[in-house]
Formats: sequence, structure tokens, C-alpha cells
Amino acid sequence: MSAIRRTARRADIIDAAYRCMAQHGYERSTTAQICKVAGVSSGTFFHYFPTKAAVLGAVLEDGLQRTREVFERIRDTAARDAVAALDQWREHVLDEASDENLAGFIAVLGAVPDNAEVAAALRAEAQLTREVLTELVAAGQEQGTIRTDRTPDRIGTWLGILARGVLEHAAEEGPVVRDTLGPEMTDMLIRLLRP
Amino acid sequence: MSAIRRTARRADIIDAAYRCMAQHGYERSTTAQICKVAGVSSGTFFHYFPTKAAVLGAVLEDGLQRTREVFERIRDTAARDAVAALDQWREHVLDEASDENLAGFIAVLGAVPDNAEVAAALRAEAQLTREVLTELVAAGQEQGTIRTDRTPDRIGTWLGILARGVLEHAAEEGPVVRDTLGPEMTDMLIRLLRP
Amino acid sequence: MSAIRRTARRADIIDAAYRCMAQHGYERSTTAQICKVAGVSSGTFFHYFPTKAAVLGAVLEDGLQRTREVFERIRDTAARDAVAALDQWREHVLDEASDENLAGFIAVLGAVPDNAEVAAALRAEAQLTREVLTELVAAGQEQGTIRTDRTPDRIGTWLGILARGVLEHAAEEGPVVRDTLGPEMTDMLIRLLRP
Amino acid sequence: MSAIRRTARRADIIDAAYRCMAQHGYERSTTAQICKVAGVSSGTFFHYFPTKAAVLGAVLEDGLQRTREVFERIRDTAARDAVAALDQWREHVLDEASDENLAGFIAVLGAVPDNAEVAAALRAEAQLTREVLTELVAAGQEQGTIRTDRTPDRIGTWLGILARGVLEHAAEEGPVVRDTLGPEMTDMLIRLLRP
DNA sequence: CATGAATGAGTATTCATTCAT
DNA sequence: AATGAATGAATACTCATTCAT
Repeated sequence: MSAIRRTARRADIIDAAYRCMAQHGYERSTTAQICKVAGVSSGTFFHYFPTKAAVLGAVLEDGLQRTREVFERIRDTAARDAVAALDQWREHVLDEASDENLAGFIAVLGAVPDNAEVAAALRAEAQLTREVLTELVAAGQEQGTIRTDRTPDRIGTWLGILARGVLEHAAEEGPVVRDTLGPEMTDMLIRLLRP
Repeated sequence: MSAIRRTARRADIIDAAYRCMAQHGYERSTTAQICKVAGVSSGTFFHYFPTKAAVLGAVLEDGLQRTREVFERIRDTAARDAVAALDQWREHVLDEASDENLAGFIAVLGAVPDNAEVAAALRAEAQLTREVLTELVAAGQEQGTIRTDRTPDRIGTWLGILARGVLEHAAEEGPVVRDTLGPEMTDMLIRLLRP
Repeated sequence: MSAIRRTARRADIIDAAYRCMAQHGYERSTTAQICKVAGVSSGTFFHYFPTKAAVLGAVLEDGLQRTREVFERIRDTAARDAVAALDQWREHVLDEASDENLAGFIAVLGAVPDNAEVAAALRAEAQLTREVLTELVAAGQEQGTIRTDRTPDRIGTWLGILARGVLEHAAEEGPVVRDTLGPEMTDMLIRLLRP
Repeated sequence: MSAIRRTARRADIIDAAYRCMAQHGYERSTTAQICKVAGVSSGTFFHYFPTKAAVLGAVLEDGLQRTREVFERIRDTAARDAVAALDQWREHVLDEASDENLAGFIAVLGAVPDNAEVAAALRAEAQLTREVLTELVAAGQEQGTIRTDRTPDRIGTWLGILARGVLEHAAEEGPVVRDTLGPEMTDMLIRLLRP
């Protein structure tokens, strides 16, 4: 069997797991259900992943990969123009909040299984976010567009808190009205960060 | 058996369920474990609660009761001094974030079981929070201490978002350092809300 | 529920497991089958034993208990009359060889699961057998009825080997014809042990 | 592909199965594991053997072949000198007991799958052993070196029992100390068989 | 009211075997 | 001939819930 098809199967399962867990949480998503959604047999499921927790790990790894790409671009922008980078980040947060599945999926992460891979992926994501935001704030401070009465690290932390709040809000309230939240968030950021 | 003892038993179970679920999530907290922590038999457990979901409902109801009390006081203060009320609310949020169990428990709520009682309690809590915050902001606007370029409802929503972010942050990072987060939050609120 | 009934249930399961495993071996005896034979549900099975291996452990523990009783009597006899004790032991071996289930059960023990309890029980049984046989031979040597050109330990070892051979023979050939094997065994022991 | 390579593959699988089963028993040796040890894919495995039981059958057939060769030689010797043949047989038993894998493999045979081929091989081995030993004893009786107060068949049976005991002993105690067991066994045989 | 033995549907996972490439 | 992806029946074990005592 070709490597392409093999990858496709794997991706199907990851995708199915993502959707199931976003809707019903980790524990209530049975492997049988994921198999059904992915259109594979239980045997195939365990051919690709040793345990159910491992698929969650793969889902997170996948998400981490996408986050890395987005943050890479934000990082590049920040070096030139922190305000523009901030706006990119804001768009990214709103994108996530608008993705119905993702918003639901975040909730899952409150009750993760004891699994090294899963824990590692979560830590990596948190670490990455923290790093990039801190860097972004530091750049803004140097460029004179962001207040300097707090350390980049602390301001970055609060940006993270804000993002989490928006995501949770979206998970609760359903698909967030982007047109409302977007401008409001811009306004908030200006007030919070201006020198 | 006296009504007092009956109530005590019930409270023991609720408390045990709260602690178990805060630590391991809803699904991974077994009734057996809750019974053990509460010091009762499974028979007794199901004597007081028809299902496992019902205990979660009771836990939430309990929390809602406490929230009501806190918010009642905040409401009273707001009528006279919205800024002072805001500070009370901020304290309340920090209290919650500092309560290790509660921070963990919030995470649970991402993956709740299909249960009318539970859903109702959650809705009531959200509704109450929204109402009080909106009211608080409206009062502040009238008193001239809060910006008036947005509706009380929208500003209230963002306060809610902020609170959720802090709670989630606490759940992830462990017991939050109050001394750091507290002043920063005050600063944030001032920047966000001043006219 | 009374302690008596509780013990009875446990005993039922142990007995069922013993019979199933004697007939089909450990791996091929499913818990479902054992439950059926014992007349209990799977829930009850796991209420009394944490794992399938644990029942095997209990079966062995049970057998060890019976072995202890038999060997206690043999030990007592040996102090006075080693030849008589030897005959008691021979009877015991033939009893075991005649028990169709037991003969089959011995075979199981070739492929035991990795389980501490099981391993311990097997070791205890082997140890006990070795001890008693060694003691018996030593007594016979003192009483002048057993050859003294080998150590009690070595002679005891060969008695053990003989017993294993008889048991295996019985497991293969079906219910052993006691009337044939009995006298022959006496003859063998005389030839092997006389001074 | 040449017949030689074909045979080699087959032999590899048989050898791998032998080693796996000797170590973990029949049920606990998975086809995947055997494939890995043999260095072939599952497809190849099932190309050469229709079922897992069939490989066990082949392993036994292989062993039977080797047994035949040994016994052929013993048979030849017996016609001239039963005592010498007995010593050859004793060496053979000790060889088997010293072979760590074989000793372990014997244990497997307690829990064999329901399979005609396997059963046939086992029966053939038992039959052959019985025949040769009976013949050997008969020759010894004619040569005046073995007691004549029992039939060759019964004496042969006891020799078989003894061999089984030694094998089981080896399986339990690990690699048997040949230097100890060898002379002792000679001594036993002399005592048991002399006229 | 309190207990804990009993239940059985449900779950993750294993593994011999098939078959398209 | 050789591969290894795919299958799905089978299995040990969990856990919310019931009910006789």
C-alpha cells in the first residue's frame, strides 16, 4: 500500500477523533465511535495508534504544528511591526474561537488522560504561546508602541489569559460573532497595551 | 434519623464529589471513589442521589448558592459605588482562582454529562454572572466612573471573558500567585473601563 | 449478606476456575466461561477477584492448603516410621494422579501468567514438598530403613521427580489405573531406597 | 525461488516458533512475535502455514524426526547390548533436560490447541517412545541383564514416567546440573532394573 | 436509613487471519 | 513469492445502578 494512502488513513482517524472529542469530550468518545466516523475498523484504529490516548496526542501534535506555522509568521512580523503582529495574533485567536470544533475541543483538555505524549504536546503549546507573546511584547516595547511599565513576560501572560477567556467564551456561547468580538478586542488591546 | 444527620450525609457526598471531580474530572471520578472519600457505602450514595450526574448537579447548585450570596453583596455595593463593587468582584475572581480545587473543577465543566439539572445550574450561573456584571457596569456608567462608548452588556461580557481567562490560567498554572495577579488585574480593569 | 454465603460464592468461583483450567488450560479458560460454570455474573467474578490470574492464585492457594494438611500428617508419621510415611506419601501421589481434574490442572502450570501471587504459591508448594520429602528420608536413614549413601536432599529430589513423572503420565493417559500403578510404585520405592 | 530458499524460510519460522513457544507457551506466543523472530512478514507466515496451530504441528513433527533418529540408534544397540542402549537413552534424556528451550517447550504441551496434526504428532512420539523402551527392556530380559518379574511393557512405562519426571524437573529448576543428575540416574536404573 | 453483594451493558485492546498490491 | 495494511470477533475488566438483608 502506498505511503500516501497510509498517511490518509492516519489523517482520517485523527480527524475523526478530533471531531468526536470536540463534541463529546475525551472519555465519552469511544474508539468504536471514532472508528465509525473515520470509516475504519477497530483493528485499523489500533494498527495506527497503540491507545486511544495516543490519538489525542496526535491530534494535539497536529494542532501544535499548525500553531507553529501561524506563530512563525507572527514572529516575523513582530520584528518589523509589533502592532501588526498583534493584529495577526488577534485574527488567529478569533479564527480559533470561530471554529466550532476547536472551541469545543479546548474544553476537552480540562480532563486529559494520564499520558506522557498528551502532556508533552500541551506543555509545548503553552510554552510556544508564552514565548512568542513575550517576544512580541518585547519588540513592541522597543518600537515604542507598547507600554514599558511591565515586563514583556507579564504582559504576554495577560494576553494569554485574554485568549483563553475568548476561547472559553466561544465554547460556551457557540460560534462567536466575529464582527462583534473583533473590533471590541482591538479596542481592548489598544487600551491595555498603549504606553 | 434526624434531619441534621441526613443533611450532613448529603453534604459529605457533595463535598467528596466536588473534590474528586476537581482532581480527576467527571468521568474519571467513579461513584466508588466518591463513596470512599465521603465515607459512605454505594447504597447510601444512591439513596441520596438517583444518579452520578445528580451529584454533579448538587455540587453546581451548591456553588451557585455561594455565588448568589457573593453577587448579592456586589450588587448592593454597585448601587452606591461601582468601582468598589468592581474591586469586590475582582477579589471574588481571585478567591476562586486561588482555590485549588475550584480551579480544577472549572476544567471539568468542559465535558459535562447530558443532564438537565446540570445544564440548568450552569445556565443559571452564567445568567447570574452576566446580569450582575451588566448591572454593575450600568451603575458605573451612571456614576461617571466607567466609559460609556459601549453598552453595559458588551462591557460585562468582556469582564466575564477576563474572569474565565484568569480561572483557566489558574487551573493550568497551579495555585495562582495572588500578589502578582491582583495588582495587575486592577491595572487592567482601570485601563479597560475608564471613560 | 452473610459471611457464609460470601465464602460460598468465592468457593464456587474458585472451583469453577479449577475445573475450567484443568480442562482447557489457563489462557483458553475465559472469564465468561468460568462465570457460566460458577453461575455468577462477570461483575460478581471481579467483585471477588481483581484479575483472572488472581483466581488461579486462589486455586493454587487452596491446593497448597490441602497439601499442607496431608504433608503435616506424613511428617508426623515419619518421625516414628519413615516407611509408613513413605506409603502415605505414595497414596497421596496416587490420589492426585487419580483425580482427573487435578492431573489435567498440573499441565496448566507449564504456562502460567506473570503473576506474583501465582509464582509465590507455586514456589511455596515446591518448597514444602522438598522439605517434607527431605525430612522423611532423613528420618528413614536414622531409623535404618533407607539407604545412607546419598544425602536426604538428593534422594528427596528423586522422589519428587518420580511423583512429577507419575502425575504427567496420568495427565496424558487419563485416569490412571491405581491397581496397577500402586503396587509397582511400592516395588520401585523399595528398590530405590533400601539400604 | 529455489526449493532451498523455500525450505530455509519454512525452517526459520519453525525455529522461531519453537523458541517463542518454549519461552512463553503456545497461547502467549503471538504470530506477530514469531514473525519478528523469524524475520518474515505475517503474509509470509501464513503462506507457509495455514494456521498458528500448524506451526506447532511442524515443530512437533521436526522433534519427532529427531527422536526417530536417536531411537533408531538405541534400537540397534539394544539388539546387541540392552545395558549400553539404556545408557544411550539416559544420555538422550539428559540431553533433552539440559536443552533449556526444550525443557520449557515440554511445559507448553500441557495446554495444546485442538488440532488434529498436533494431537497426531504427540501420539506418534508417545507411541514411538513406548515401543522402543518396551523393545529395549525385552532385549535386556533376553540378555539376562534386566529383571524378568514384570512385563517389558510395564517396565518400559516406568522408564517413560522417570523420563517425564526428569524433564519436568529440569523445566522447573532451570538448566539441570548434568554432572549430578547423570550418575544418580545410572544408579537408579541399576537398582530398578537389575534382575 | 444503611450496607455491600450482585448485576450486565459497555469499553479498550489483542490477535489470528485475509488479501490487494 | 513476499509484504503489511485491514479486518472483526473475542476478551479481560470497569462501573453505574439495584436490591435483599
